Amino acid sequence: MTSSAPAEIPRAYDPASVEQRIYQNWQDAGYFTPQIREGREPFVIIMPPPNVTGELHLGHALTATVEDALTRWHRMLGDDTLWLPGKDHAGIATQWVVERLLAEEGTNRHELGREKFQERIWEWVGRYGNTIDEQHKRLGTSCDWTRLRFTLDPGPAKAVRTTFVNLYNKGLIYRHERIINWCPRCATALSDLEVEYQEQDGKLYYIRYPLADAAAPLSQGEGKGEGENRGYVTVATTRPESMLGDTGVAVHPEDPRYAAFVGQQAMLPIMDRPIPIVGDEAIEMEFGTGALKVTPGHDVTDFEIGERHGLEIINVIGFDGNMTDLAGKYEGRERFDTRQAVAEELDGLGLLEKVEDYRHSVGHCQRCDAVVEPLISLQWFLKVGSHQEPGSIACRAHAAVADGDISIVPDRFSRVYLNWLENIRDWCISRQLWWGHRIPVWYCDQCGQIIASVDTPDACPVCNFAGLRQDEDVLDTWFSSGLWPHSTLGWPDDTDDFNYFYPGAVMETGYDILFFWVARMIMMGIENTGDIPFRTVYLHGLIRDANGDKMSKTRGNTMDPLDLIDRYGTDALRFALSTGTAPGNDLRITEGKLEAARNFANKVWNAARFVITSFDEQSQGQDDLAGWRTLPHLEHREDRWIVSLLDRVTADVNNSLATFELGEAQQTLYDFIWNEFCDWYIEMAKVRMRSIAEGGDGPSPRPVLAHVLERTLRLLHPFMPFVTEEIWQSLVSRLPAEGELPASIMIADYPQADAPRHDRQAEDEISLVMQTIRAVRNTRAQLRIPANQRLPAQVEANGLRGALEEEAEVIRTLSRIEPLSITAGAPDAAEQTRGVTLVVNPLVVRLPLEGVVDLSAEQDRLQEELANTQRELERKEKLVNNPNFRAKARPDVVETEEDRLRNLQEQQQRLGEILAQIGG
RNA sequence: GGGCGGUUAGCUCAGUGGUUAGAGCGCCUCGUUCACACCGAGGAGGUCGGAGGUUCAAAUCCUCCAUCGCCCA
Repeated sequence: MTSSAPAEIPRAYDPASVEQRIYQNWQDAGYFTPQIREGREPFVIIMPPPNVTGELHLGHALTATVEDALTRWHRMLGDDTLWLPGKDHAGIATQWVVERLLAEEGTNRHELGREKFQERIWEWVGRYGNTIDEQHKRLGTSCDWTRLRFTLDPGPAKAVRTTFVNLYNKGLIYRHERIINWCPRCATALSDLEVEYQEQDGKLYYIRYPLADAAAPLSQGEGKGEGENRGYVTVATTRPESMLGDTGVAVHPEDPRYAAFVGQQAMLPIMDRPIPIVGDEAIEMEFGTGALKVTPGHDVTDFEIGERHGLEIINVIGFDGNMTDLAGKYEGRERFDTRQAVAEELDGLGLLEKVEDYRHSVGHCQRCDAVVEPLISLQWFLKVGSHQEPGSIACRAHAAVADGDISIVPDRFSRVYLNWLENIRDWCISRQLWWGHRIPVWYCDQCGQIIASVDTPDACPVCNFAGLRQDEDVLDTWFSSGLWPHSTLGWPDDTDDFNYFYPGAVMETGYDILFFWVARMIMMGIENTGDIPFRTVYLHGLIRDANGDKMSKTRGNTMDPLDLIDRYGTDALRFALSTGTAPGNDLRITEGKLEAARNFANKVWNAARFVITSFDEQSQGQDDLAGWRTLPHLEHREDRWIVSLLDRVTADVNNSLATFELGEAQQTLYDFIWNEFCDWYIEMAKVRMRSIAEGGDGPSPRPVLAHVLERTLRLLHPFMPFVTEEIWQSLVSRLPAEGELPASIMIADYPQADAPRHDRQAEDEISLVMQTIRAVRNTRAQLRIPANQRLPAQVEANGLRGALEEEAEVIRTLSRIEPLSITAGAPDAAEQTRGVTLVVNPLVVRLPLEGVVDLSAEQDRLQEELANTQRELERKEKLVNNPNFRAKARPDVVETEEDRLRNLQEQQQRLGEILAQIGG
């Protein structure tokens, strides 16, 4: 034995000392870049592009973990595998970052001007924009950095312009004045999706609007019954300030309280403007007073009511969130400030009937959390049509999932997706920002021509005027993101990448952007290419903290993935993020999970340390490791057993991966490595190697140790890339060359159990050996027999004598039995030792513990065991003897149950006999 | 209001009709003999939210109810 060998391999796995070196090697070797081999089906994942301003968070880490595992698996399967990374310009978010910097400098973008401002952002992106790529690399991401894309690159930019112009020419993109969601702080329009509704405490104000022709004082109206003309109508609103822009009052046409009012005019207080009272079926009679003030300029529902009744639109709130000149004396005042002031004025006029506390839903800007203001504005829209309108964008996107061309994992999100498309409205695509894809539309101020063009036009094609003015707005960031699966591959150009890699295989992302992004990619992909952008959508859940709360910077409960990598290692972080979770389910990340994952990496490390060290100790027998790669002579029962399990695990892991059950695949590997390979096979192998070293014969377990470890490392590699590569390199360098080995585990074949070496007999026999050892250990622990005290034992083999004798050394060593005598059947009563009798059917183990355990206690224990067996036996008999069961259950199930029944019957009989003997 | 999901051991969660429902963490007992204390051995702990139903067989499928959460309006 050499004492230096273990010292060469550290006692504990140290991720920091291997990860960056290994990643660099992979990258230098070009393993991340796929071949293009025509005629094959490549495996393609386009990475969801993180924001260029972003810092890596755990959501990115989860995305990268899942995508890298799938990518590495397919690469090892031999597919041409492309995982394409990218970054998103993130319009509002990025503009904000730089605007904050400008604010610190005491200036703003308007002082700088559009061009200078854009220069500043590009400068920022140049300096910090690569941060997240470098952070991604620490996760071990095997994406093809040579194909890294940015949404503002010339390629994707051309795709955006081409798409816009095509849709414009088809009449599907149009410009229209309409009520949209406006963020006063970001000073831009938002799409419906970018508004988040939050429950908030507010007030419900009841305001009296006098009737225009009711000259009588208001007080006369009081006390009169319902349905009578009281001289005024009371409306309820959460936003009194908007009343300045009211142009009508609406009631339900069948509301008896207001039947007489319809057609009359109310006099709008403060503004002293007569407004009509209209009947509209959209009014809820039960809400408030049943009368609704209508402000078509500042409320979506009111806008629609206004359209139906031809009501005037008056904008009293401006784009800056302050009141406009149409708000009379409130011009220039801030909107919430005005709310208070208007309420007070109305109260002073005796028109504020009452104010109630009221909890309601208020729209906020997803980006900056400001209260969104619905405003009339001239914006660009994409007409997506209805899902029932053949050929429309919505219809084709709907059909792609409804017809199964695209499948969503987990499946329940298919319905969510379809439901969204069934209620979709036109998409507001223009944003009043300076950072992004500027709308490729030019206006000729000379002849009024509007030109949509991919290439920037020099002059008006109609009047040749050279001073064309480009539209000021940029496109919603999600517009360019929607093109991502094809724009990154070169579309609209006819490129090799596009021809080979489109459509992609999997789109993997969080379910929170199913509508924002996934749905849009499907819509735009089909529209532009005529083909779906990917075949499978895999949606992962959201990461939450230990308390189940969503992580956010404002909450202060975020965890920095880089810090976690420093503390636990990349493999542990990846394992913790993706084990024990099901697709689409949220997961809580805790220090405990990270520790468990780190411990597992260390367990693998130490198992390998044992295996590798055992090679070095072996000097006799040159060919001791021969055949490790294929194990042509699998003889020993323990070898047949572990290889049988290995092949089951191999099949299970591949099956789990094929159905995107990554968590299950990892759990399977974890259990096999820890509970079978380490706890049992390695311990058995130690016994055998010691025996061989002492001159015993029998096949060496070393080739099997090498074989199982090497295959297991490959199985585990997609999930824990670093520790597996580090061990694998060390392992194969010490193994005799057999066949061709690749230079890295990441380009090795993924193990397949094509001709599984299942060995039912070996599994059953080893299982009995293990049960026997456990039973003895259990007894020893309960009777507090010191670990170093050997215990003699008799075992009745009952038909398994050969197997038992071959496993005797293992049983002796692992259960600390000495001596162990094996008999074919039950010894004569006189020779039976008195003490504890363990039935491990068909084996019976007798431990001579007379004096340690008293006879009556042992009798009680056996009686209880017999009772348990009988209960179970009865249940099983009922099942097996049920004619319906025999007729309807699958034959293999019937057979299994019959086996179990026979086993229980035998066990019952044995227990009965033993009790009869010791009971007298 | 519509839809979706969760409810399984003390905690966090797996569980794809078929043995007496599993894991990690935690807990209790014992152990540092040469892979690993980031460890080993043993143990305790669950009428699978409730009630019906389908089935030879239900944590698993169906219906209703309770409760928590998410999405949409």
